[in-house]
Amino acid sequence: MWIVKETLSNILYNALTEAKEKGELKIKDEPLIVLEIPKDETKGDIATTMAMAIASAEKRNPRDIAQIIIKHIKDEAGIIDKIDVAGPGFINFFLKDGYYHQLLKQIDKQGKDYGRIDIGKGEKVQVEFVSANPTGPLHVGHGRGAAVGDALANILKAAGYDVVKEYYINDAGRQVYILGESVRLRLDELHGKKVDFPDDYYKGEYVKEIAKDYIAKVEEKGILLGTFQEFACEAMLKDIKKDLKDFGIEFNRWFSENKELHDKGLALTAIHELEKKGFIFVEDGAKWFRTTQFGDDKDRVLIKADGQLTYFASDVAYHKEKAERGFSTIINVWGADHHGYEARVRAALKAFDYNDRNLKIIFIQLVKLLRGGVPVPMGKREGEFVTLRQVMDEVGSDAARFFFLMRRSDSHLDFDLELAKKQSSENPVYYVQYAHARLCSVERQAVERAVKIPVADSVDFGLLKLPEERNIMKQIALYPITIEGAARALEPHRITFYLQNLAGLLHNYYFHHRIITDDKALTDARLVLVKGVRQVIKNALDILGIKAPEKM
RNA sequence: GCGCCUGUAGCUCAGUCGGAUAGAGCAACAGCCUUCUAAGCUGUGGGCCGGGGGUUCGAUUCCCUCCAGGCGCGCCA
Repeated sequence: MWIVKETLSNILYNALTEAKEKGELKIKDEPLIVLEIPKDETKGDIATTMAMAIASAEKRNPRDIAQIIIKHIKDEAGIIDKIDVAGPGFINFFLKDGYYHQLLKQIDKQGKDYGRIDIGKGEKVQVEFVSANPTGPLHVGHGRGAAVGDALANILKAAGYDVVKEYYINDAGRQVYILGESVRLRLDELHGKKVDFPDDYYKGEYVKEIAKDYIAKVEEKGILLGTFQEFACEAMLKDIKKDLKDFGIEFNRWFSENKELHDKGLALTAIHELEKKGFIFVEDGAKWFRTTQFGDDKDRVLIKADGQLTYFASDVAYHKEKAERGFSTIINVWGADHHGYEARVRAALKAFDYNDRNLKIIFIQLVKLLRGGVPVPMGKREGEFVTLRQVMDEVGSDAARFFFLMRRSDSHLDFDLELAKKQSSENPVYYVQYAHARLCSVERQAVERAVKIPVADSVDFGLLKLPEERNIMKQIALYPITIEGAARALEPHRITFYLQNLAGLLHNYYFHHRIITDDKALTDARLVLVKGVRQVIKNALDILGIKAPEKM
């Protein structure tokens, strides 16, 4: 379908040009040739609204324009079976079965590369996600951000972009200082001292664990280490890295605020540059960045009256640094509670003369955990967050990732732990994985019965006459277009929806028709068809970071 | 008060750059295993797309306004 889309675009473009040359159409603007897949299959395989789009400029009936365009269509590739004009002026194309047969051969040949497209043309893109402060374990919200960011990066890779996955480590500033102090106090406690533990310090159990670890490593083994802060921060980061690794996520780069910004003085450099550009003023002893000049609703402090840099100062420097690395697009995956931050970061990019349209920010809405329909209490009281680790341990990382990707990012997510564990069609993860396992089972069965898995070139696909078979072929033809849409819109959830549809078609087909039959030629054709389905499910699950089991 | 997000079937949500009769899953009800995995399949009912205006051939989609919910508005990070 991807190929059809490109071919048809050209065909339509040529038809339009010819109509214009012959004076049958007058418009000057090049209209966008929009192709869509009709929901109703009786309306063809693919359709365009272009006749309606140009009708008003042309001041003519869209249906007449459609007729003119059709008249000039030359189907040199021989993929079109029939063309209709319908409704207010849709041009509907019915494709030849041969097109789908070609497609099956193509999938068989491309294997894991089927679905890779090249809209990215190798452009460099950075996806920065999770970036949780190393002051506590990752919680469920971070998990959603991790699943979305990782899937997004994988989608962009499949779409032909050169992608860097990056984690920004907030290892400077007051938060990590407090973490270090919290560990120090717990350590004193372990040594039997009475301590007064402040309310705004980190109270979680993990702080005590780090303190115990400190005793084991530093006091008992005499390993030399830096400050409590460094020790605690490193310990925390180690846990975070382990959590993410077990969640199936590998970053290309861990960007340390301390080492890569402050040690190099980049925050101050950035501020000096802004100063030179005249965007800085001093008030009440603090240095301010006039972000209102770039659309923010308040000016922001970069250096406090006490001489400390603000968090924002680091972020200005970080985004400047990102921009200088030459990415065509910078994607930040943030929790929705950070949306107030967007304007000032954009202001920073604009102040450094970078086009802030190259910055995309994906906001991740809250996750509401349920257990059998009943909300799991997630009080904001310290230490009571449900961690990503707990969820992974309970439902597994496959189910967790799938659930995190089932909704649009900016939509609240209800995550039912009981549902995620259920082994039935109610649970979409199992539904999709089961489709894959089932097909693997069919292939095993074929081998057992000494039916060789055929080579696509030697198969008569004309035998696939069932409407279910055609629907399945259409759906797998749609896969690259789904990748394209998800990449353009930065919406990974489209892949999960796609998978559920495809799995549905497959289960239905499987239930009603036998794949291995007494008819050798038919069996061959069907085996190649379902092998294609299996491949597409596998490819799509790979992108989402979810396993495609061969047995369940 | 200002800003951002959300509002679609009983519930949870999709809905492609503005297109054709608004979809899916769950729940409810009624059915299907002598067969390659029943972790599956089939059927039925269910809608003021939050309300009201506007833009046009056409609006769930774009604009304005109102209502409801969530979040954000520090010399915090």
